[in-house]
Amino acid sequence: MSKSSGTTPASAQESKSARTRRSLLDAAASVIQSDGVANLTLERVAATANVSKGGLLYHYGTKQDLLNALLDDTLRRADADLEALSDRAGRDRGSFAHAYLDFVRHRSHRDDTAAGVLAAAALDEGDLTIAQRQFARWQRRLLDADGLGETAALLARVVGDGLWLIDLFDLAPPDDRQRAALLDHVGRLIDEA
Amino acid sequence: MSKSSGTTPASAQESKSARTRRSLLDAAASVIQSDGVANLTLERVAATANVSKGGLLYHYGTKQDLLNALLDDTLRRADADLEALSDRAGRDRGSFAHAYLDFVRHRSHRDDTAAGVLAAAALDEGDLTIAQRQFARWQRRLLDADGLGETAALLARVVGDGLWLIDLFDLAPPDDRQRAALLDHVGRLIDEA
DNA sequence: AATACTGTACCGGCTGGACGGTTTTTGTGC
DNA sequence: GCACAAAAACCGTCCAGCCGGTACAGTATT
Repeated sequence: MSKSSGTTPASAQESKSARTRRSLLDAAASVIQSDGVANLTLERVAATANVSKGGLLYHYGTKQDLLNALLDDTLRRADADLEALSDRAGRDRGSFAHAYLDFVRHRSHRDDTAAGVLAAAALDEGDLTIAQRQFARWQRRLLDADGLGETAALLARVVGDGLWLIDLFDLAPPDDRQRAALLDHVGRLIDEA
Repeated sequence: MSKSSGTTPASAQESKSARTRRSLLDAAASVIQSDGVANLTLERVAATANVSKGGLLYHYGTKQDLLNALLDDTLRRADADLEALSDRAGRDRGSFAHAYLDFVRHRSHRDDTAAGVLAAAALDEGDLTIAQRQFARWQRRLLDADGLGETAALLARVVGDGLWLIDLFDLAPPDDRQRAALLDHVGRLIDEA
């Protein structure tokens, strides 16, 4: 097949281990989305990843380890997305704030793993510190390095997080038109601040 | 003591049952706050309420029943608080929106049960519909009966919910000064809308 | 007499984690 | 190239503990 070109797996920068770990993380995310966090069990994750339970425990010695790794991974991806959006914006002021808003613009509650993971971590006495640090970093970025006033920066953050929460729990989310209008409006407020 | 004036408890509009149920709800909230939702067990709730496990199950036949009741109760209180704040505001426009903002103004993540309950319900496959209906009601109230424009109403909602989320998970919440500045600013935006 | 409990004993299922064994990969000397 | 050992990756099973829920007989309260 296309994989393993010969004797040496060589070229791949991914070790076998890393690949398995990734598939375990993906499996965990998938289980959370389809079955809910309450039904997130090691066996189910292992099965979804086509790995035995023992194999899972080899990589993540405890369920908490798995959760932490998943949370970390999810936040890392979100951060990367934000950076990309920020770069693409190419403004001299408020590019990160706009990225923050754009991040939630086209995001339905359907495709959101971060939320479930966050909740899981919170409930299972998990290390929210991972998430807390990340949000602190974003907050600093908005306040110190985005060229906006304090209040404008906070507004972007709070609106973004608010929509995220609403989507997460499906708490009467505004429809697409309302959402777009709100985000446009907030974007304008930020630019004029 | 001040209670039970004589032979008949009479005057009290609270039956024995109602009092016990309340103490069970309070106990559940207390356990969630002190031990986390993950450690919310029927026995612990019963013990905290000075009730036997059998007694708990007499009132709430299943754990889910207890959770639902707690969520309902918490939302009901929040709604009452909002109404009170709205009445006190005494504006002809946007009094509910201002109430919504004031609700989170002086609220630290410490004294927040609703969040934990919400998370618990979400995780335990619970009926989020209770919460969803309540938020839908608030949203309708803001949009239809508060005399504001659509975007202004949504702004109040999203900012309120956003701060709530941030407090809940302690995700780098803005300090008191920043928070006050943000809420004042949003309040002004709403009035000028 | 009805309601509101207490207390205990128990069950059954689930799950996290341990553990010993097996396969695969990797490193090394020849 | 090859043998071969050691380490890494992984399997499958077993177990102990916990927890929700049942059952029920008895006691207190109203």
